[in-house]
Amino acid sequence: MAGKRSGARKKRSQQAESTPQLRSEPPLSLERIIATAVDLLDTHGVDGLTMRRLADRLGSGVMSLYWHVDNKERVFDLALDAVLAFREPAPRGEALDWRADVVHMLEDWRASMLRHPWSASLLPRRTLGPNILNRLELLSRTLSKAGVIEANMNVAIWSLWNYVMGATITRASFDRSIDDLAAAQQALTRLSAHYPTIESTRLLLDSDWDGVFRKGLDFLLDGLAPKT
Amino acid sequence: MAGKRSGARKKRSQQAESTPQLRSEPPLSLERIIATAVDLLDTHGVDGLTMRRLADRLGSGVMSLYWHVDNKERVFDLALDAVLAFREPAPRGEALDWRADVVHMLEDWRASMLRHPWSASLLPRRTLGPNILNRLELLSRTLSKAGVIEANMNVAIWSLWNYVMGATITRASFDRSIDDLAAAQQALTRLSAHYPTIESTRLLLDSDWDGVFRKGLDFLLDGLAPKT
DNA sequence: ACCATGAATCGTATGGTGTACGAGTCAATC
DNA sequence: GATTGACTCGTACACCATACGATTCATGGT
Repeated sequence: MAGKRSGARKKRSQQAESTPQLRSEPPLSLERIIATAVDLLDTHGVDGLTMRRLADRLGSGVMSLYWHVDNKERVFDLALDAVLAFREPAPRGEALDWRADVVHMLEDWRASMLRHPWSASLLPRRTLGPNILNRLELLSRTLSKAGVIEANMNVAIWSLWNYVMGATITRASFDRSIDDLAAAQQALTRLSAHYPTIESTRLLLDSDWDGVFRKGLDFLLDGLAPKT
Repeated sequence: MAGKRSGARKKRSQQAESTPQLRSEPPLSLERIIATAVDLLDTHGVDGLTMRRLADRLGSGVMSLYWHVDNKERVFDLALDAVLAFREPAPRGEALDWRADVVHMLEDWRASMLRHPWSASLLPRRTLGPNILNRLELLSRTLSKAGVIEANMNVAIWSLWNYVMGATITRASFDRSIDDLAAAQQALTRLSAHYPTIESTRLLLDSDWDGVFRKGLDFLLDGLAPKT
């Protein structure tokens, strides 16, 4: 049963090639490792990423990974940041709607995390990578243009951060276990004597996540930069 | 080196005892297991809770735990809910300030989670225990009294939930790794060319978490139930 | 007195994990 | 041709959750 990883190591062609990236089994590289890690995380979830599986998928030995990467933690950090890249829209001509910019960036942020559900719960406890910092920087600049004074800037940023993270983490985990949710709501129905109110509004079932996110975000923005 | 757990099993006294709870080594019980698990989580963090350590701490064999508990997941669920109990304040005489009630409950919620920093990141991906449901039920009733109509109730609850979770998870994980944070801010200073704005406000360092939480919460409540 | 039952406990074994270590391969350089 | 350094990988170790099969012990029936 022990996987006899066949010694099918491709014999390299005799003549020297000056451009080695066209190999049929491309060599290991940080990029390839991270891309595969993201794939694995998407398909097998956060517990499904193991160094062994990662190496198998790359057609390499387990320890080869450690040449490119310090440890598994680092793989998470890099995969996370890779997934959160944001292409800043070309700065339009004039003083356009700052609010639309903020909403767009944050909704894109949330969408990126929901596309890779493991990322949301990972983000808060990992160090901030360049793509994340980039988003924060952009957010800060936009809010600045919107008239938020410097004394309130950190408060504003963290409030938005908190809101987006809470919404996305909750959505991501409730999404994946919708069966559990239905079971929970069912159990709740049985216990409706104890929890009559949330049972009657069917809190755990028919929530419009996108709508909730958008409305709450609007409330928050109203508070942070009231329309003059 | 293998721990020879001495066979010091106390010989029970000859005459039958009707009240067995006074034994010097109390027998295992769900309560004792969960209480010890919470202790372990507090001191060693979420990765520090292992079934072996738990058993050692309880003076029992590892597999004995599995008599009382299905699996490790269940231990997390129970420890989490145990930590989130809320003693509803005695209903005061009249139509008192609903807003104060909501703020109090949510701040207590946040404080409970911060007292056990592992709980915040755990909560969103575990099934909701009775104590959590109790808080949601209470929140729902209070908002109802505040005039939130039923059509908006789920939106209101989830918005508040999202906000509290995001704030607490972020705070809990940033709190524990304050050294990392300082290092991150330092790295940021080195990269101030790329992130000038968030560098200048020292975003990663001098944030008043409690203040941010309170202010953002006020904004949200304003939006959910505007003062007439 | 005997023993059957079932709750509770525990030792051992299995298969999984991250990663330290040292030995290998190979292209480029002297 | 020898040396170096980037890179790969097999083996080994320590630790993990937990399945399985004893073992202990209080109880109740006969």
